[in-house]
Amino acid sequence: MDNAIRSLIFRLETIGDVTADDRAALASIPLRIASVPKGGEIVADGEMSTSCCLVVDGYIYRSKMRPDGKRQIFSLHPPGDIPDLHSLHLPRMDHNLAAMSDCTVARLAHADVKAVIEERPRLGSLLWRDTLIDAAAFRAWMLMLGAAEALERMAHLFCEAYTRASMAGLNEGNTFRLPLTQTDLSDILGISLVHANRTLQDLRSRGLMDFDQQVVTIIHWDHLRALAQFDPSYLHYLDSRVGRIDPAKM
Amino acid sequence: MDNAIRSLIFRLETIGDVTADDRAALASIPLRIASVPKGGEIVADGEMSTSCCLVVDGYIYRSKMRPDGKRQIFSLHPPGDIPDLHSLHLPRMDHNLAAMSDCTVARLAHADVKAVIEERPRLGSLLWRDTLIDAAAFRAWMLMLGAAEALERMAHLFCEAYTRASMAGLNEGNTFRLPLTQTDLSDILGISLVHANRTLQDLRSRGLMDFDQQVVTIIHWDHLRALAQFDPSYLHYLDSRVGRIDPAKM
DNA sequence: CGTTGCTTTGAACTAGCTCAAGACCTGTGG
DNA sequence: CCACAGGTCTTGAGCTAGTTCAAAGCAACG
Repeated sequence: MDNAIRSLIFRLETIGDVTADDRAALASIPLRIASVPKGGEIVADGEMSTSCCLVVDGYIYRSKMRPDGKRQIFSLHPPGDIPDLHSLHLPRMDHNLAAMSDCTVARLAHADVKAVIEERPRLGSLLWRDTLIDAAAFRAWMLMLGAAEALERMAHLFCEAYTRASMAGLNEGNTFRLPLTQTDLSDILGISLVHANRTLQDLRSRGLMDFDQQVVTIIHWDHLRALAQFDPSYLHYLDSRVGRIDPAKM
Repeated sequence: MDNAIRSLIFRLETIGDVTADDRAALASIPLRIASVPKGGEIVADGEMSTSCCLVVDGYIYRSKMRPDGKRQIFSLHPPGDIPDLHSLHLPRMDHNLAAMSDCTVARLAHADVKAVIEERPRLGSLLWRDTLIDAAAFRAWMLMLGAAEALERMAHLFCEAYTRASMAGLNEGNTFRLPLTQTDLSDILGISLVHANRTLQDLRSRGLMDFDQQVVTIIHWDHLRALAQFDPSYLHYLDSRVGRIDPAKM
């Protein structure tokens, strides 16, 4: 089976049941594989989309630019995610989709995805569920942006990124790659670049984690999680499927 | 036909096609009508939900409380909305649902909704679309919380509230009721109560709008909209269905 | 009329911003 | 093999949007 579909199935299995027939149906969807260089745009704000983008390798992000040049990053997507699954029923994009690192993506035509869903409604429900989890993550971030200060926001971001990387099997123990610059970080957290730099130094000096050369090292998960008040339940994964994503339990 | 279902159908018609059969199917869903007093909790954070809540009269809001007592309000819901439609596929609540004003709500059992969707997949797609629009609104708010200052955020909130009230047919010209205290306002905007008060005075003194006794009056829509950089496209309504929601065009 | 919830005001304080410059690092062309 | 260019990170310093604390005014309601 295709590697691309394998990562999608892996992702879907962390949030719900996928039968052998479901897997076969997913595998039958025609894919158009493409490479996207770091920073490359995949779907632009305002565009009418006719396909969905499955991340196969690298990180994709969603963002919106404001007239004054400020950019807000909404989410980061590791392999297995379909960041614009919503375009299936909301084809006019209200934000941008772009590559955070050099990426491989697979395009699934809306028509093909809809055909599979029509055939297998339970798979449709699972994909629906996936978009709902996406929305739950937005709520978690609204809470951070509206009610937490910079240090906690940053800690929360690394907690989430670590958890999601682990769910996708991309961590190596307490370490994982996160291809962000500090400018990106500041655009996620809604703070200035200078303040992002200082906040990161604060986290480092507290001995909770490190982030260097795009590699995150979790040093003190329990404390980091406590500082962030991180509760992963908004990610709505099935505990039974996700092994031990908490390094404290490793 | 039931008044409750009528407002739901009205809402769905603003975002997609609803056939006569669809209307009949929706009308067949058993309802449990209930009154909820202002401030009353409808579904609590962490609870397992077995039904969805259709707003029939009044305003419902979604929020999350933090351990330190800070509250972030995620969204406001006029009649016709089903704020927790997501609970259909994500039954464990990750936030609270409560009444902003004295309310009438109708409860639709998940099982009944699922049965209708199974019967009429196109209706399922429309409901899916509705949850996607919900997510789009979260993105719009993340953008405000992360990248706009208080004055613009507040202007944006009133622009959105006015647009949504108009979509639901709840405005009277440039005026509509919005049952919020300034404390609520501050919890939506992620600013302090004191600052919310001063920001509101700023908007008033600029002659853009007024908000008094829970009644919003739009005085200068074009300027308000420009200040907020408000672009309603994230609400994803069908222009053909929503008459003239822009008072400048009335 | 007294309590209760909401709004308004003043004033001191601070988290985070902007501006500006220097350090560092990596790839490229001479 | 060096030099330089462009992107990234770090630091200092002054500034401001927004916070907190505290108190007073106001309106509705029993």
